[in-house]
Amino acid sequence: MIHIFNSMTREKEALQPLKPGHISMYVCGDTTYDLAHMGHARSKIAFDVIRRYLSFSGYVVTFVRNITDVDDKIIKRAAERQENIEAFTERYVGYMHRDYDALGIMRPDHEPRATGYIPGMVEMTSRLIDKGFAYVSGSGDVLFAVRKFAAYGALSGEQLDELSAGERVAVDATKRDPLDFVLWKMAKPGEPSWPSPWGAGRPGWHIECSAMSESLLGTRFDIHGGGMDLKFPHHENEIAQSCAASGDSFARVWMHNGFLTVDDEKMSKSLGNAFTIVEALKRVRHAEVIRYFIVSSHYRGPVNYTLEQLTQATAALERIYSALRDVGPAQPSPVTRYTEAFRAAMDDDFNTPEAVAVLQTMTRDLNVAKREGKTLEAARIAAELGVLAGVLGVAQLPPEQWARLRTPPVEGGPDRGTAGDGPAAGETGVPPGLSDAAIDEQVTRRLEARKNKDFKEADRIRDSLAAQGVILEDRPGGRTEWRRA
RNA sequence: GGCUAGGUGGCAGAGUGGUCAUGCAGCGGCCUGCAAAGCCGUCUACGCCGGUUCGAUUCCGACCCUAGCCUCCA
Repeated sequence: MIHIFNSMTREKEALQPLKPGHISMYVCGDTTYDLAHMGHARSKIAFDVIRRYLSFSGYVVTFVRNITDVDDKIIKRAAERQENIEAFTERYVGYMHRDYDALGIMRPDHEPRATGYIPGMVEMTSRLIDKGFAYVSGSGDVLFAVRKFAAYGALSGEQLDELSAGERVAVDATKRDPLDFVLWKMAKPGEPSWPSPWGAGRPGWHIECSAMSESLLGTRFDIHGGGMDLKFPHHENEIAQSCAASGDSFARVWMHNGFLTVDDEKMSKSLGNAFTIVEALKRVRHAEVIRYFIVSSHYRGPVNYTLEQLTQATAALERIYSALRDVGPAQPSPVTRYTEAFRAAMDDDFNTPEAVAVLQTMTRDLNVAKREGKTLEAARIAAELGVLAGVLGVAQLPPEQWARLRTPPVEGGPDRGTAGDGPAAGETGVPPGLSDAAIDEQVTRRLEARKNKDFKEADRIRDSLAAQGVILEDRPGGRTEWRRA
């Protein structure tokens, strides 16, 4: 039985699907006006793992993740670039897919774009006006009347009277309550707009998610997820809109991932400490290192992005891959205590750090089995390890391939504030080094020398390779494996 | 100010009312021609102060510190 921490009740609850054997989930996606950064990656990986585990547990999962493709920032950026908005958005959606694909994040079953659901947003806004939850303000915008929705604040624990809105931003005098938020904005000259009963305009951000989720998943579904920062006001507003409009209960469980930080500060564009995924990928030998790093922390806690962390994740993954080498043909892996331990960890609110610990324990047992010559058992553990690691999206490469990958040099700290607004350059900055063939040749030469007991020459070759980042491992039976450091 | 999360050994990071997390790094041993990898062992951890308890890092209360939200944000 899977238990999930529900942000709404602040308790772990047993997952009870609305429809037996099926889980529907909606996760807030990105506004595509810039390259995705590691903070986005953390959230996407967290929910990707949750989705994978639900599938692994036998559920049929319907996974929706939206794209906000109409927004002030998009309009501004496109204008600055003198690029048409559709082309601009298309370009950034492309970068987003490229980066998330690289991280092994599964594509959503539905990836609705806000601009494709405008009629639904207009319709929902009308419904809210009809039911008395929304009004047309003096400025012509349609606003949601927060005070009309009694449960407002339930998710965030905020009290309306304590929110002291307007403290940091000038209050719009046309609002009945400072906290009322916009459902439909009147068009401004030169901005994209759509027709509506209240005149040409565009939807507010919050109504987008409410309309898209209702359209794709209905008025109630199992899980709604997103970053901590979306809890208030975005998710609070979604609840108000959706519940008020439909009279239904909306999302059953609310999940929020913690932040990725840099120097213990939230990574974000406005703080100027954002690292793009593209940059991060250049610092690791494979995207799996980033995934391993992310799943090493619990999804609700904070995770601090440092090179040290990436280095440790690399070493930990290396250990697993190293054990996976030289294992016989895959053996059918019955459900064992390992899978049970893994499930126990994941069933408890997706405790990936504990699940990773199970993987590492399996790695040790695999090494022991190999050492004791129990090849059948070793192959079984390896097969099971591969399956479980797959749920987290790590250790999925052929071990030999992993061994041949190059780790880029990581000197100094990560550069700060370099989240560019364009695509990254194509080069990787990785020095060429020895080719696989050249290494194989040296290894063969060394084996010759060893056979002739010419250890001096053998050691010379090994030292020479080591100086070029290649580590040799002599195996029983006169074989030698190599891997790049 | 209100609200929400945290403070665990050199580093990262789970967890538990009284035996082990796990990985990285260090140290000792085994293995090895020597290494590497691996295995075994080791390294006085639980912010501070009270309380409950036979016993608290784990429960309760106060306090200190950190981060996030209350404006766009994964």
